[in-house]
Amino acid sequence: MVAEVGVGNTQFLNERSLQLLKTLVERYISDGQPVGSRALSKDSDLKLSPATIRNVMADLEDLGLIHSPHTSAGRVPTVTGYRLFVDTLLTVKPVESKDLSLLQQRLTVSDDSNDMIGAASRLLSELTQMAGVVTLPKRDLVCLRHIEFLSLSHTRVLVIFVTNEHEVHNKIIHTSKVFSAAELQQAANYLNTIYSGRSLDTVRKAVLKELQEDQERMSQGMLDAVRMAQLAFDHNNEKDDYVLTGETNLMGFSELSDMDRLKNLFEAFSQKQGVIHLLDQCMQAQGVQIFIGEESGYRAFDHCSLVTSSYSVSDEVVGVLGVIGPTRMAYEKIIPFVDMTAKLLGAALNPKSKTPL
Amino acid sequence: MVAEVGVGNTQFLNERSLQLLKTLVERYISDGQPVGSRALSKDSDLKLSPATIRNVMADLEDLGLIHSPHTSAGRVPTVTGYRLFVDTLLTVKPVESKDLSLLQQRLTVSDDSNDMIGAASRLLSELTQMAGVVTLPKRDLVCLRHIEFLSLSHTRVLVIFVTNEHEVHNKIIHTSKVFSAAELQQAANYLNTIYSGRSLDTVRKAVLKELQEDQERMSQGMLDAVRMAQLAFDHNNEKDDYVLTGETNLMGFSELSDMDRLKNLFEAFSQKQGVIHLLDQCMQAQGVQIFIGEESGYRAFDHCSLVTSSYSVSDEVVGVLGVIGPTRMAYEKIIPFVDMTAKLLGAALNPKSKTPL
DNA sequence: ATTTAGCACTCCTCCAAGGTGAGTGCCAGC
DNA sequence: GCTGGCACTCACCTTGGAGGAGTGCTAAAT
Repeated sequence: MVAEVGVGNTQFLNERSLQLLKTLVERYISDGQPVGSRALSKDSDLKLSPATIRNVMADLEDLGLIHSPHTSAGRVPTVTGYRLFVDTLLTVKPVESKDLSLLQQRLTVSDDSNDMIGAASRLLSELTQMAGVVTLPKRDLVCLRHIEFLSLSHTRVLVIFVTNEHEVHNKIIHTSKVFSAAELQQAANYLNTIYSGRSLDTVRKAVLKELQEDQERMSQGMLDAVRMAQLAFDHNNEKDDYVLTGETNLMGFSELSDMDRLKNLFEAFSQKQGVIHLLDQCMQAQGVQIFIGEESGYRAFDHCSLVTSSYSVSDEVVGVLGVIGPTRMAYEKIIPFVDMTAKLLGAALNPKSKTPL
Repeated sequence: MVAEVGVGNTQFLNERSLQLLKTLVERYISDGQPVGSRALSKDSDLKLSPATIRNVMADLEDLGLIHSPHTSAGRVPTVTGYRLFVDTLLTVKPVESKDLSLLQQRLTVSDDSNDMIGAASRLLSELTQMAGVVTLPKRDLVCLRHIEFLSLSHTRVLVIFVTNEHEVHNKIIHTSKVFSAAELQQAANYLNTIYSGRSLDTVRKAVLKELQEDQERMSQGMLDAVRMAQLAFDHNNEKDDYVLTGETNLMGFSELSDMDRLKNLFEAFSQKQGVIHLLDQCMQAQGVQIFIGEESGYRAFDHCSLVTSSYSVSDEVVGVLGVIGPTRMAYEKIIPFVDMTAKLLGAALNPKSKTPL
């Protein structure tokens, strides 16, 4: 008997029903208890008796927006109900000024990008009392500043490269022949001259192309350099990662007090790939993205919501940050807060604000 | 009425009582249920009636070795009981051959020390079904192989140094004046010549001494080099860290099913300093070290036991690894397993088995 | 046609009572 | 010093009823 209802179905509902749904969701978010007709009648500005409210609630239940845990409990929003609320009913509250100043302050204490990522994650979790997550900037989209080779032992070579002014990466590669320090230096010089300032993705593609096409016209030194670059920027080198903090905050929420659920969730956190995939999806969409409960498609997140925003450096989206908490969260504050954090992190990471290399 | 009892009090107990304590602890570890006199009478080889056993149990309880949760439950070992069991009654079982081969195999798949540390932690948690922890090798005790400087922007200089053949560290320092690439190269050469092969601790001390005493006889270049070395090896640079895996395994144990306890424990894990301090203590003692329940002194670990062993590279203790689980764990298997893992990790990390730089 | 009051009903939650069983402590006899 | 017997304790489970919140339905009021 429950009608299947998409999200854009406000036309089926009159102003009053929507108003009541809004009040119900707000009330449930603040109390955590199923909301009954009597309570809703008092809470809403509409002067309606509980009986009338009950009729409306029955309609909302038929549409699959709310649901009652058992006969004599009040109503609780469903995922669809939350979705409608978040998409069309929500009145966002501006970020509190004390939060804002904390963000600005603590995102600018270090000039190391890893420190900034960590700080952002901690800010997200501390100020929301939920879990905060920030992906490391995507290497693909980031610019190569400088590359250097260091011989470790015969064919083992340490590659160091700096991207975007702040980030330092290193990797050990195994070369096919033994190189002298001078040869390595020469290779690095060559690569720096032609690839510096270009995105890693571009570099990777260019390297592939050179190896396929232009081998004849290249000197042995250039060829060696390009081969080493290929090893250094090898795709599977790139293990996406994120910084998650405040997971323990999630243990306080009653909706996650079930040990099995909690275990699944924490396992998902430590396995990472699922979460990474989810966050990658959020990177596509500019701005704030929200997954409520099962919407994420990952069973471990069934009772959680995820509010994310992508962050950009030099107008290029490079990563995602967000907050993980129970579906019952204060969206009206969390959404602008996540949005703001993303903007400020992007600004803090922006190399343009620093002197160039 | 409970006598205060230290650990070396086996003289107060006859052979039979000890035998019964041993059987009781073993039984409790395998079942998780308080052990009654009837069960113990059947389990032990001694042909004694439950009534006799009850008398002995009363003695053991007076000595504070066992305790009954309530009048009509069986007995459960106390921390002191476990301690006596572990110290003098335990018959360790050799590491299972399938575990051994897994250890050997998976500790040698990579030559990157971070990979090895990670692998060790995962092995510890997977094969024990508890949480595994491995500290990163102490930098102090590790040998400097190679140092390199790279200019980032005016006074920001990237320091890269390789220790122990495998580990690569990097840090950004701010110098007091602007250096050219050639000057940096020269400084690196100088430092490599005099400090390569010496432990970071020695280097740090030598640097301090030079700056205090020998400034006159040094050239400007040497002085610059030493000053940069001081910044690079600055003590607070060194944040001890560990790799913890399989925390979620702990969520399965009934003794940790209390949400508050679990939250405290996980918070201790993410705050790290407490755990680091505890692990540091274990580094003093050569070989396997065990903390049972409250013995650790950290409230978060009250219902856990920690079995650790230090691991060494070139006969020098550089780190600690271990397993965290409920006090009720299979010590007879865990202890030799942790011991073995430490030995194999040390062997895998040993630079002597590889070609020198 | 919509809103409201009234009423019977459902079902969760809390509490107390009583039965069951595991295990104990103690005592008397071997 | 060991053992069997016995009364006792206490956690655990089930049952059953009281209380309360909230519902759905119906009929009357607006």
